Amino acid sequence: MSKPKFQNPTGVHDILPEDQPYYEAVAEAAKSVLNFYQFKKIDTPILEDAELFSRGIGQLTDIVEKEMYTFKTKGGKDILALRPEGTAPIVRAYIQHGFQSMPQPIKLWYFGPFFRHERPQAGRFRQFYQFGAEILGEKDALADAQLISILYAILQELKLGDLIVKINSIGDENCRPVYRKALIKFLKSNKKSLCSDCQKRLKGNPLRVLDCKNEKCREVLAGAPQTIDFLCEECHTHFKEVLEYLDELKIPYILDANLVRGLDYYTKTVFEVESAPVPNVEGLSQGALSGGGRYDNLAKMLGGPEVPSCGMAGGVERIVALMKERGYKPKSLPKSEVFLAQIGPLAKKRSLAIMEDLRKANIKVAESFSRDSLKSQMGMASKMGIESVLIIGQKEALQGTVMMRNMETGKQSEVKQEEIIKEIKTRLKED
RNA sequence: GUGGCUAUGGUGUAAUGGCAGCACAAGAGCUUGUGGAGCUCUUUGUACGGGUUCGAGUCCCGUUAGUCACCCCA
Repeated sequence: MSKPKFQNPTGVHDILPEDQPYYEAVAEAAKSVLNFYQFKKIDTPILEDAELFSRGIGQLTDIVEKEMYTFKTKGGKDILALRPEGTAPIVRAYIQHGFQSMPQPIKLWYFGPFFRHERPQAGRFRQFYQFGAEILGEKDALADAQLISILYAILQELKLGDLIVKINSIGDENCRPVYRKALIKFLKSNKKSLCSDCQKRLKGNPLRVLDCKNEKCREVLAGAPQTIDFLCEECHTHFKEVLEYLDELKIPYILDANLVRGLDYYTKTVFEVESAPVPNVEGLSQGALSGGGRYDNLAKMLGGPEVPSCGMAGGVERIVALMKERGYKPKSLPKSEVFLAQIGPLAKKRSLAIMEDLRKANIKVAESFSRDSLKSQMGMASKMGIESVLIIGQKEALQGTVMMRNMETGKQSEVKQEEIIKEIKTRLKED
């Protein structure tokens, strides 16, 4: 294959026609569930001030430090970024448009592309789609549980069972520092047993040591202090309530003391949903399908009022991959009911008008006007599996009629043009 | 950012260092107004750039892309 001059840059991909039905199914499932729960859709721009993310997600996180696409605008004054996630822009919009003076909470959802400059691999792309939902201005634990329940419902709409909800609480600005200290102390005393990566993490982001996959580290971590033992009164109660709601909703979850998330703005509840490994099926280990948590301080960090909130986001590519793995059958395009074939210049002209009449009558028509030979048009009709073919040639065009052929029986009859629609409708009913 | 594996028509695949084949798909035709089968013909290829060699799809180096793992994350 001689290399085409242009191809897509690393890590970004075309969503080809054959994959569209999967993406549409995800978007549709998200939309229907979220609409039911009174979430309003919002689209924020793909470009934002880069500082929005460095303030929100955290200057020292990998997302901001290494993975964010940033650039200077032509004027050179602004530094913009391709959005790496959806929450900070929504909080920005909340503050900017004065949503705090509307009845709280504000429930919003989105679906769109996000960008992170990473090395691509299974379920990981530089441009990827996420859907997400945010409940802003609600501190009650019900909101946390409801988001998990909604996420669960969306995934079930997509026939994705066998899901694991992992949940943890990482505390707030009162109790997290205490825990952090205890963890650092513990890790330092076990420093020699940790892998080299973790020794580095110990300095920059000690919480991240918790989800290291290295076996040695895991052994050490078995004895590590756990966030939930350090929660202050308020966080403890909140977490307990979230779990009680989940019990009530009958959503299976596992407490994962090692679950910490990579974004600095999280407080209290954090969760992830991943697919349970199915026996006898080689599944892709592509990480969490979806994640989320509470971010009570984000609005303030962005210079706004205090807006206790929580949110979740789902990775569409990962969900689509799982749907395919589990054999989900997306809806295909509705099949055309009739095929319109034409022969000769006069009929060709007439056929466009007939198409339009059929469209107005809500009859699905297929055609292959670019082919002039009746033979190849019939071939197309046959390949498409369409039972009724309308044939219009010179003779029919002059007479104002159309030949109607049943592809199964081979019977055909002439119908007057003004009666086509009526005739088609009665024939379709017979089937 | 680090490491492993891979790269042959549109797709899927062959070719001990010696003529790049096959299948499917696509297009044209086999009574110039009638499809599904069959037949005939046609189009399309060694990712890119170097090197070794009489000779490279095949061996070596680089690049690019894909893929997987690490890191991190959806």
